[in-house]
Amino acid sequence: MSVQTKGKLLEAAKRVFSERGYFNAHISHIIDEAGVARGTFYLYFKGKEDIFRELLRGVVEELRKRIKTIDPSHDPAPQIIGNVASVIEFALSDRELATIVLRRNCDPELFGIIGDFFEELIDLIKLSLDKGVALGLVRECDTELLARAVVGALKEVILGLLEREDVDVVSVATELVELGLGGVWKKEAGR
Amino acid sequence: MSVQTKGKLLEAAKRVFSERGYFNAHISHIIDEAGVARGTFYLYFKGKEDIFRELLRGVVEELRKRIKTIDPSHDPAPQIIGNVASVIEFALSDRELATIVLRRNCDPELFGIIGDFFEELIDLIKLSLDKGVALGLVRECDTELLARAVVGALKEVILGLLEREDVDVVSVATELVELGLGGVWKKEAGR
Amino acid sequence: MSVQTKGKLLEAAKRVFSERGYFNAHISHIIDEAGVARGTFYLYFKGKEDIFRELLRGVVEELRKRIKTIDPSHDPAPQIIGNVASVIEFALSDRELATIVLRRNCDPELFGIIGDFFEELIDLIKLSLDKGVALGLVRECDTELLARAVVGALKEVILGLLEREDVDVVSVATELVELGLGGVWKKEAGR
Amino acid sequence: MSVQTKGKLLEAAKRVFSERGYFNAHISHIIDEAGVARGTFYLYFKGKEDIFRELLRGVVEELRKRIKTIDPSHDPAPQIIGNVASVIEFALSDRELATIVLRRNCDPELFGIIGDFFEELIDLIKLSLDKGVALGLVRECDTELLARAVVGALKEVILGLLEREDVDVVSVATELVELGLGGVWKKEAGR
DNA sequence: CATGAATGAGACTTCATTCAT
DNA sequence: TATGAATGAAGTCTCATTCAT
Repeated sequence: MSVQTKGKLLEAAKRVFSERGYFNAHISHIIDEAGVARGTFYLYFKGKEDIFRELLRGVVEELRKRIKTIDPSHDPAPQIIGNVASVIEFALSDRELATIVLRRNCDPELFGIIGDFFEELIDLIKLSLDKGVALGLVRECDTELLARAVVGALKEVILGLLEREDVDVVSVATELVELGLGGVWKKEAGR
Repeated sequence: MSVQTKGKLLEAAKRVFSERGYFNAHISHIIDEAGVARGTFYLYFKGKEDIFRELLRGVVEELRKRIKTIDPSHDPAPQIIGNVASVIEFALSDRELATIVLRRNCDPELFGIIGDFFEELIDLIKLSLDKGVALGLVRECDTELLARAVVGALKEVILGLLEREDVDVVSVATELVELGLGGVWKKEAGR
Repeated sequence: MSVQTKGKLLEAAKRVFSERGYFNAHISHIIDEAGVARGTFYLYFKGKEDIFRELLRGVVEELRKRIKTIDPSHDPAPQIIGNVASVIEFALSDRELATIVLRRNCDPELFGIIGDFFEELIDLIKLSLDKGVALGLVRECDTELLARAVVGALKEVILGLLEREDVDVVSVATELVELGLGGVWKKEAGR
Repeated sequence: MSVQTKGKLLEAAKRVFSERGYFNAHISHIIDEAGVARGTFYLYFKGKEDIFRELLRGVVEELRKRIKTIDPSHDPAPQIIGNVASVIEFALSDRELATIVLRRNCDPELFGIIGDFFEELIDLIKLSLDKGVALGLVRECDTELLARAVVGALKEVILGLLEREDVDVVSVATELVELGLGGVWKKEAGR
């Protein structure tokens, strides 16, 4: 079990999956990219599905690490911005992986790990919103709906950023959070 | 060229694509579902890609119809809510089609028609926001970013709704638009 | 049984077979060319093979008619030239049919009728040569071999002519027969 | 890439093509004959057309090698006989290949390589004849026509030989060349 | 007589996976 | 460990033929 070889395969798979999507990625592409023989692939992975899952697993672990729970005793806005910025930063640090996760051109079942993560994220946001409502900070609303909207917004925005160079992560995060917290209306507009 | 048979095939394809995704959908599934012989399929469509495109084409046409331009001489909020409600309503009226469009488990190239539509939608929203800024209604912001966020939110929310029964379309649309316009902060919170 | 329709189909088939060869000619091509419905074809012919045979049958009949037996009481050379010229003329009068016969891009079995005709022709020529040998006009030789050579020469030459306009049939026939009778050496060369 | 396997496939293809003709030869026949799995075929050839071309390519190469240019400072007759004998010998040494080449039951386009070779051969013969005319050895004649006739005669004769055992190659070649050079008339016949 | 929608056997090709070296 | 030739299941597509109208 050479860790090197396994690493080469994972790197190659990431590149291939991000460029071609799950179904158009073939074992041939991966082994060509990795410069490894056909049989070698099967020494390290049970098949295409297996290596794909392994990639996704890594993403989710990393994402979980990057999301810190909000401390209610301090101003939540900067904390939220921090979380968002951290997630965006991670996506930009490995655009291939991010592409795989956000384009999700694969079997929904395979995507389960990621789908579950997003559901979890939605739940987390919903709970935060509920808490905000309880504290009187957040207006009465369908918190689940809004949580889902927030996650959707984040996904789409990041997907857009993947094609840009020189992204100012913090200002993007700030914009996004301000949208979520305060909307687009001008305050003085008196609404 | 029997319109009936073509219709049976399109219906069947919609069902199959929405359940299995583009790549796991096979011609066999479609013809079995349609109760039609193998050769018959090729009388009406050049192949899997062809029937898929035909499905997408219909969606985009319908969506375009449902989005009305905002009349600035009236209060925009109810107009926006109307648009959003109309889109959601369409998605719920054909959940299989909506699933195909929103899950997008297919070749990005194939998805071009839909991808283009969403980019167009983002542009439309961006322009509306720019106009709002010019009129002093909307605060200074990265309008493209926000437009993208709005579309992402809409997609994710609709995707969530597809699994629910008894959706109150108008109230969902209202919630969403209020999020976009005013954010989640309670007004009196004084921010 | 409309003779017209059958004629249209035969004409169309001739065109199609000559352009595409037997295997690349499809029923669709023939009916399109004939401007007739798919089912109609099967009212007149059992299938592709059937219509092809019917075409070949006609050729052979015509060819047989055009070959007159040599009258030994007169100079044979002009008689042979006459036969050859007549065959060439027929080929040029229906180049499509001639193409089909000479290119023979089809199943050898199907081609039987024509193949048999050529074997017969070889036999006829062999017998004439044998007679010539007996009469002391023709030198001792492997008459079957030469008969075959003569037929081969004729085929190839006609095939070449099919692509030319303004062929002087008689002079071509004369050249060919002179080759067969006297060879290419100059007489005075003393051989 | 096992040379053995590729060889088995080429041998099998030769057998199959010669027996069934190009269009009636199916990949199944070839792989059955070669005793190889379906997928293996595609490891070595892009498809039926590809393996067919490879076969033809070999023939043409060999044929070119076997035809030596005539040295005008020596008696041409034996040289010509030598060339003809060599070509016949090659045909008889691989009757399957010869059958494929001479029956040409295939797409004219595919046959291009061989067709081109024969055209080239016709040209070569024409040029020799032209030279002969210039030297006063050959009578005035339509040299292209005769060249074509000669090639046609050769083809047909070889095709006939393919079904015979115990062919005396040299005497066949001699007969043929004598026909071409001197015709069938008895010299003393005084013509 | 004519039509043309429907059929389905059968050919082609791909690609994940195995296994002897 | 690594290799890569071989496998064959499974999918795509074609086209001669039928049959109800």
